[in-house]
Amino acid sequence: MRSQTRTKASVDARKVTLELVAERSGVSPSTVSRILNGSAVVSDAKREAVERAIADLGFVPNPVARGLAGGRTLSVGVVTQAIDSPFYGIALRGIEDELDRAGYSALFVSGHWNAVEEARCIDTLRSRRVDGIIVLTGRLSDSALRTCAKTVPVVVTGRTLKAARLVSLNFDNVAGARMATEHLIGLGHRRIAFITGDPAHPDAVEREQGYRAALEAAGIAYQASLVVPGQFQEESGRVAMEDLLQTRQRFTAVFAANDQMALGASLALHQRGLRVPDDVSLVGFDDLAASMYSLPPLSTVHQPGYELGRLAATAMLQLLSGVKPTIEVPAPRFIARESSARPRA
Amino acid sequence: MRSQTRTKASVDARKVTLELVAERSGVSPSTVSRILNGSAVVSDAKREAVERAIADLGFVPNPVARGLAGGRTLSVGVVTQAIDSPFYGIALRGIEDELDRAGYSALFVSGHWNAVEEARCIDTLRSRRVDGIIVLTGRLSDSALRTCAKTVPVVVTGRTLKAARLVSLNFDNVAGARMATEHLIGLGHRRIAFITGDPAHPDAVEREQGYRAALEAAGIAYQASLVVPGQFQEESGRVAMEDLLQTRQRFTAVFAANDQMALGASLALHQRGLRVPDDVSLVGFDDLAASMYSLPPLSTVHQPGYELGRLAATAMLQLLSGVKPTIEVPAPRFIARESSARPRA
DNA sequence: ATAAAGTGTGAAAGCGCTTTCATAGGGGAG
DNA sequence: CTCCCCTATGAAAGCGCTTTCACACTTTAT
Repeated sequence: MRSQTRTKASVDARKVTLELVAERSGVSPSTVSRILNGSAVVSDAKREAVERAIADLGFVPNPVARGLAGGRTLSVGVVTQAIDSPFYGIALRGIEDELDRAGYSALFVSGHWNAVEEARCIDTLRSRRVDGIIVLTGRLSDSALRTCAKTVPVVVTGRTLKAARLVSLNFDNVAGARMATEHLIGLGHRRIAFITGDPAHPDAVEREQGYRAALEAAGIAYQASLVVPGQFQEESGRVAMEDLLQTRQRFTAVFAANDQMALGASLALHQRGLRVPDDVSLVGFDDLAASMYSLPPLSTVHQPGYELGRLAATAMLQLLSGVKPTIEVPAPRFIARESSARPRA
Repeated sequence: MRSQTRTKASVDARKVTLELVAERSGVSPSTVSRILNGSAVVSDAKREAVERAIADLGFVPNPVARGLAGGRTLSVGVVTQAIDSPFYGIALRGIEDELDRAGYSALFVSGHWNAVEEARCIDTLRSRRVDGIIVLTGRLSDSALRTCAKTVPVVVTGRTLKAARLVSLNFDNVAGARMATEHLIGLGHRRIAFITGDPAHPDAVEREQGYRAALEAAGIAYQASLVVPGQFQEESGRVAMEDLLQTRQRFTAVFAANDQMALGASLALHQRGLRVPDDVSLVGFDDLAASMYSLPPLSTVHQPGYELGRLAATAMLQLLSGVKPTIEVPAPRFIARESSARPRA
């Protein structure tokens, strides 16, 4: 056993720490730290010397040590629902990009649509001393979120909530769903079925509200039997569609509360030999990347997932730097593609 | 300004640290640490006292401090290519699940198919003192990976590589592609086009090898003009298909090097009024969650993404605990759905 | 019985930073 | 020309844990 594993003490292979930088530039560690953090005025001469030393040595501050000493880890936790969700994925990307530009890292954890798990996620994140937490929708109670915000900045999507050190970004699901429904009505459809999302999910109830609002505005009576439950997954959309078909009701269009269910519904239609949009028009909600490539390309409400992620991250960064967050969520936008058309005469 | 922000010193609101536990149970901090880490034998009496104190106080060790002191952070870094990739997403989920069971956290960072960015990701992860790094494919050179493995355990997918503290998990792309092609040949197709992936990507070249191997075995001459380049994205598949159609060559089936491109190709076919599988059969590779719901449901080679993720995590855990990793990647499996059929007579 | 070899435990020294706290100068006010 | 208040900087005390190192005590060998 030779010294290979214990080079640690050797002078030249010495790890580059802040202390080394201090020595090299003839100042105290405190000063180096101050320069690193811009936490105090330092004379230009020393600043330059230190900066040169940092460059020469290729010094990179150790985030772990910083976290322990200063309490700041330059990391923000992100509670998503499933790391592989097609919708949240793109939002995660927005968060990652934005945080990265500011030198922050993101810690992604999945709550799997379960309040208990989400709470555990938050515990994990806090034990890892993240500087802030972004929660993508989820099932956590508003009050739990408020409590959390008392000790760490929080940004949450999918709800409207006011509190100190807490900002919420809510997309207008009602308006979006209304636009989708109005699009169908505008094409001449009167009997429009609706596949809901999980009723425990605010997005789902809001989208249903939008659907009803549009019907009402057009003077079309709401018909409960045309509304079938789904769970936001493809399979649930397929099943919902089958159930609907089973009832032998007449309808010329279907609005699914998200694209994934629309895709599932589309498969059910296909299996029954029904064609979209010739036999029935279909519209979704979210505008997943894949929806443009579905057959036929799906008409849907565009959700700015990437943008939403970036905005959430921006808001968090503002919270962290003490700036009063001023962010505005883009308005919904309907994208007409080929899955919707006038009903046959 | 009152004491609200400086409660720190107050005795009762005192943070529960290992030291507090030690005091409470009448032992030294060292002993508590030993119990926490199982790093030494401790008398049953003390162990019990300490465990009770931990429970009473609800003590949770601070990972940041542990990281600084011990060098272990109980976290492993994962270099993925895009946090929102439909294929890698499911693998990430597998990693997360498996790591979680062992009390480890995952740190996901995206390399965006760019060696330079990947290298930066690795730097970030190392500066955050992760205990190990999992690299999902990517463009990093083998030697870079080897170097990395000298200082931290590494698990990498998508290549075959031997080194100490480095395990590689490679899925058999050649065999998978061969199966897909043979499926088509078995149905009676002779003129089978192939949409490649990015040639800089090993998966792409291996899949093309499989395609050629199957042709050869069946005595079908390889025809370069039937092979068109793609980039693994939907859009590139659509473009490739259009280009292919443009050439007015005869072919009765298309094999795309991944599902995303197959979906894109499918759209191009649709726009030209060609039907799958009546006019042309289509098969993909990966078996994305969405492929089952495409129209018609896509025949494809199943990649066990979730399983792959779990295996990678398992291997990492074994590496970390000093066990010699013994993992085996499941063999490829072809899933015939409705997008492939016999060619018309 | 005595020396050699274990065992269980505590004291204390870090890990690499941040952040008081204290101290030299430097100016402006009186 | 004192006196007092800033300003730039260093010394040192942690942050919460892990890990030697050393030390009392057993055991076991002789």
